[in-house]
Amino acid sequence: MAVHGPAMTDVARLAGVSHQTVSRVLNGHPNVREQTRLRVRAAIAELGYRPNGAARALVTGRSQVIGVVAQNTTLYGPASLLAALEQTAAAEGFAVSVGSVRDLDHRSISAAVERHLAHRVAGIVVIAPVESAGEALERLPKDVPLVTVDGDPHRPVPLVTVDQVAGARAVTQHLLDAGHRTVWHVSGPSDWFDSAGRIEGWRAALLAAGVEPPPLMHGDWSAASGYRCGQMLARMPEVTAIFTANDHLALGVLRALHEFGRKVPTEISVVGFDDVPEAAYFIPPLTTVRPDFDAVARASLQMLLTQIESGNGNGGGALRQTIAPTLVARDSVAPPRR
Amino acid sequence: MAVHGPAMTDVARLAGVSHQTVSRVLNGHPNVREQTRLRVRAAIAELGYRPNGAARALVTGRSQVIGVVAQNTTLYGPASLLAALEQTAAAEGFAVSVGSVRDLDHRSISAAVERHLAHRVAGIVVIAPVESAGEALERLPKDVPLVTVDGDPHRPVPLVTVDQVAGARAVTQHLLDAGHRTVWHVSGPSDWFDSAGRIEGWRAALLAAGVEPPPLMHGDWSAASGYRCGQMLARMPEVTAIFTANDHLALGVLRALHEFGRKVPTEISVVGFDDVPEAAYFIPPLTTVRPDFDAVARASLQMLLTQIESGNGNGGGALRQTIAPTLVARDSVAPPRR
DNA sequence: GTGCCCTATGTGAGCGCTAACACTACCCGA
DNA sequence: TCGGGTAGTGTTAGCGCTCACATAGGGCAC
Repeated sequence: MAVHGPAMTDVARLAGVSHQTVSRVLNGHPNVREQTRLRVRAAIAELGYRPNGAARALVTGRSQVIGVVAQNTTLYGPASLLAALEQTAAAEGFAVSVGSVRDLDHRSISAAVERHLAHRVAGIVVIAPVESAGEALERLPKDVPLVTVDGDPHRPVPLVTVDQVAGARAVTQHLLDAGHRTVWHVSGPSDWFDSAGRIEGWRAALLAAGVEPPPLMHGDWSAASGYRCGQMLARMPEVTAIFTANDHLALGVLRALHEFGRKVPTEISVVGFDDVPEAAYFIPPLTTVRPDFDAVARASLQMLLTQIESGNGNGGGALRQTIAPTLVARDSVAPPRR
Repeated sequence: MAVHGPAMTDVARLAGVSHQTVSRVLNGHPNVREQTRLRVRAAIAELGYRPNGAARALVTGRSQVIGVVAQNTTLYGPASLLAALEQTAAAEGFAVSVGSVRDLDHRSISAAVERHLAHRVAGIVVIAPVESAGEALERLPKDVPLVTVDGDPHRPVPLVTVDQVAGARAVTQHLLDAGHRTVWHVSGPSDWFDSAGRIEGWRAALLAAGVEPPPLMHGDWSAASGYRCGQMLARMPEVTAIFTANDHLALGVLRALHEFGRKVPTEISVVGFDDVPEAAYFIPPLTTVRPDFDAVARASLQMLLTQIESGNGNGGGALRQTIAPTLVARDSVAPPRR
């Protein structure tokens, strides 16, 4: 790189000190005279010296890189999380290496993790929203700093997760409070924990209100599947409130309802989950639930850094943190018509 | 990592060869007896050995990592590109390290590039859609393998870009072909090349048809800004066709038109750009232009690998590749009412 | 048989850095 | 005066790998 930029010894020579002193300056070691420190800094600036991360990683055994394993970073949720993670990591001086996988089965996950391990990453964040991921994670060496996001709450692996249940319960309750007798739910793929949590919260809110949950409709996060479910719901006159597991499903539902001439929110109320930036511009503006991706990123990274600094790895850890999402009320909810 | 996994010498000892032979097997060097190769492979498997990327990077001067600099990986375009890049790179045995920046001014870009350089990345992809990025890139050392995506066509830096002009021209022509006298345009932020290209294509198509382009409306990619522009356009009876610079702007425009009771497509036709997955479920389904992100990723990576292998860096290069997008016709376009 | 090349393998050095320890002043209290 | 701390700095030894070269054993032409 840069042909072969200056090394620490070059800086040392220019500053008239030993390379070790340069190292000390670079690493903020206390016992360096102020004058020496300045001389070294000047030499660094003059030569345009950049420390060689590879050499450092070699000797310390870990690089200033955090590996992230995710499935589909094109989806809004994972993309936001990844971006937040990257920002947070950068603030701590860490780079982020992405290892996306096509499937979240344990082979793919293991392979991605191994790739990161080969680069001697300092720690790994796995965005592991599905059942099949869990197995791979438990098998991982216990001395690797590891955090899972939106993973299995029942696995003994450090976990940060959005409180899907609370979010779903809140939004369902919001519909009940508006006067609806019951709320229908279009869920995400059944193997995602996000889906499971949202189903659980929805069901809990209904049961708490003494309402038997209506049949569940299964979607796959896409607007297309929301549209298909919406076509069925639109034909059922008794449906007055629909909670979809994400905003894109809601978009599909809205369109189906529109096609069938069912007015939202006067005839039917619809709510989503995620608060994608466009949700405020759906027709009508969508009431939804906003997960705090920054908070998730901060919590994950902090949990990871703790492990890295302690040097204990994930310790089969019981670490767990839950981030509460917030309800964003817009115009897609109204009381049912009498 | 993994406490300190086995090193090459451990493998060598177990296989009864020298570490160098292990290295040869790992790097696919030809002059190794088949039998030896198998023995080494067996030892690698038995020990669960993983080559240490840091050590390799130290001695070769570059790691098997490609650095990507991008601004907002939450937006659909950059996120898709990043994902595609990661997939493509993984297939070539490269990891991808993301360095997102808050602003695309030359300070931020330089800083992000420097961070990547410190890790001795093999090459850098800069998703540099704005004017201010160009300067930083030209100043970069010429021996760093570098590719820019959607950058400045007039800078002497290797570039892969979606053919914004062709896409915009096609979609504008599509509206003219449907019988519209003219086409209004809601653009993206004025400092993005993507915006500039789309404006240019729109204008070119109109001029070719002998039509004086109507005043330009400036948006910022968001549905919110599309909505604001849409509110103005909705009040203008002479408007029958609108081309928005991306699908989210289109969403905002659609909602504004809806609020003003202007029917799409019967009264006004609307087209977007990007083909986000939900575009097919807008009301009505949106006619748009689909850039081929996979093709862009493949082209960029290939261009980068060529530089890496030649060892010549970007050579101030005149390399240039343009990827044609495709028009996706849906229901948001109809002939104007007589 | 001699010389040569070609294949398969080993040896040694060193990439740029940090960790551990060694060393030199110098200041302090006894 | 001397022992013993405590800054501030230098010295040395690798981290795990690849590169360049050295070496050993055939095969083949003459």
